[in-house]
Amino acid sequence: MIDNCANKMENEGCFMCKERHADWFCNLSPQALVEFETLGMQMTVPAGSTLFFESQTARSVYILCGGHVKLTTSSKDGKTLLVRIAKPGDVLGLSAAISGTVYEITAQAIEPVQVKSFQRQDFLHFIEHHLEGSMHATKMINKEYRDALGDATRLALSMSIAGRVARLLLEMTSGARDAKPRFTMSLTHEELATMLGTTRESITRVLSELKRKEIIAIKGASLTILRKSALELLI
Amino acid sequence: MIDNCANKMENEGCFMCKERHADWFCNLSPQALVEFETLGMQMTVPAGSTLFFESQTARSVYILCGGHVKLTTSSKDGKTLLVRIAKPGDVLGLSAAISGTVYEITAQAIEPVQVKSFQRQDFLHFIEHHLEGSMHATKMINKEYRDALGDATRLALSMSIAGRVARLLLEMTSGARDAKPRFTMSLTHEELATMLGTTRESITRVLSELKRKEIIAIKGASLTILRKSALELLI
DNA sequence: AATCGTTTGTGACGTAGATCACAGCTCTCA
DNA sequence: TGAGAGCTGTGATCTACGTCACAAACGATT
Repeated sequence: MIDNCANKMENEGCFMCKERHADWFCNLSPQALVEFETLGMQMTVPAGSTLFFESQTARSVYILCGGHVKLTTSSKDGKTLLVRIAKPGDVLGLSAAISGTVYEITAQAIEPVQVKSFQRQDFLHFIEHHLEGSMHATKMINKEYRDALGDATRLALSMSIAGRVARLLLEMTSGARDAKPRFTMSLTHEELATMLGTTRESITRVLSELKRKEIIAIKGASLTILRKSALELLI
Repeated sequence: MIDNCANKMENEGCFMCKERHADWFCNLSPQALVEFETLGMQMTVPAGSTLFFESQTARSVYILCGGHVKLTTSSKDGKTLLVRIAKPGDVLGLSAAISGTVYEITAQAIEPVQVKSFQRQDFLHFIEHHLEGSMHATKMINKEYRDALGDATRLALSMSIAGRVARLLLEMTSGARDAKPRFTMSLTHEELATMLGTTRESITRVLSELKRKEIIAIKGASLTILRKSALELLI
């Protein structure tokens, strides 16, 4: 699944990490952080690799340090829905670890990503013995819950296919402070379609329309957002 | 909002509660339960009352002891979505209490309900000082997250209007072990429509269809589910 | 009982998006 | 360099629902 576990990153760990900010595990108190750091294993995962699959028994928890990971879930009839695109700082697999059951989602790297991985037991042991860590965990799950609820609301109540595409494009570039953010779209229309709960043809039509209106530009795999505000209006 | 806070129930509290089962706060260890019990105030809320509104600052946490409460959330354009129907044993307002922000949903009694209400501070103080309570809280939020995610998946990927109605009817009667559960439907088609993110006419048509197929029977406000399995197939 | 407001039932029609079908592209690989 | 295999683009239906419009049923009030 992860075919280069041995490929440890040569970075300096949480203390030197540029992505650190409040609410992240990587921003615990210094002494807790030292302990926490030793529990996890820093690694790089190539694009396309799956960190874990839905309905698989949860063995690990991951903290995403760099890159984007797509989180999807499936309905009984096999259709797939994009839950969200995880960004650096997100914790993956936390819910499954806490409930002690199976992963509720599938996490797949859409580009080379850096993660810090923890054995489920180590992770739980840590949060159970650090009030600090425990509160972090609770709050993170709480945040995931709120996000999921918000997504559900938008999806169920209004969001057109164009809106879903717009949301995805904005999520892919969130963090970028560019006026006209650009990124490499490494997914086919087919993949986008299953991620957004629609069909390949609809994706093609929406993207064509966005190009026609000069809201986005596509050259090969490179996609540029020309008018972010127009995308936001579609959500 | 709650217009009879003074109306304390004359029940015997958690120790005598028939609804107690694993995973509920009301099933803590005896000594923790004694302390917990004194923090909360048992009360009865009439049908139609709102326990709390979306985007209101969270002041209280409620444990639902009896009756059903509808949990809804709204999109920016004002449309309302049914999140779920809370059942006895559910904790309401926990997420908002933990995040220390606003309620993410609106909780309205759809029949007279019994709740145990806690000041947010008391509740948080309790869970922060009882590992037992803390783990309960974390797991309950986790469960809410998983439920929300499951709902979102079904809503976004497949669920037809008939499916949403079926889900609602099954939720209204969950807990009942009757072969043909019956309950009082106190909501108009109009209300059902906004709750399910659809229109009044569609609700009318779906219910007519279900009656025609003898999956449900309606006499006045009394609704009987004749073939539960047929409803489950629609989801 | 007569009246009015609310709720429910139903037809006619419009629209977004799924489905089907097929044609032009772009890669890869021999 | 040519042949597949998978992508992308686009038209032609089909369908579930939303929207509009109006009639019938029900419940409260006088």
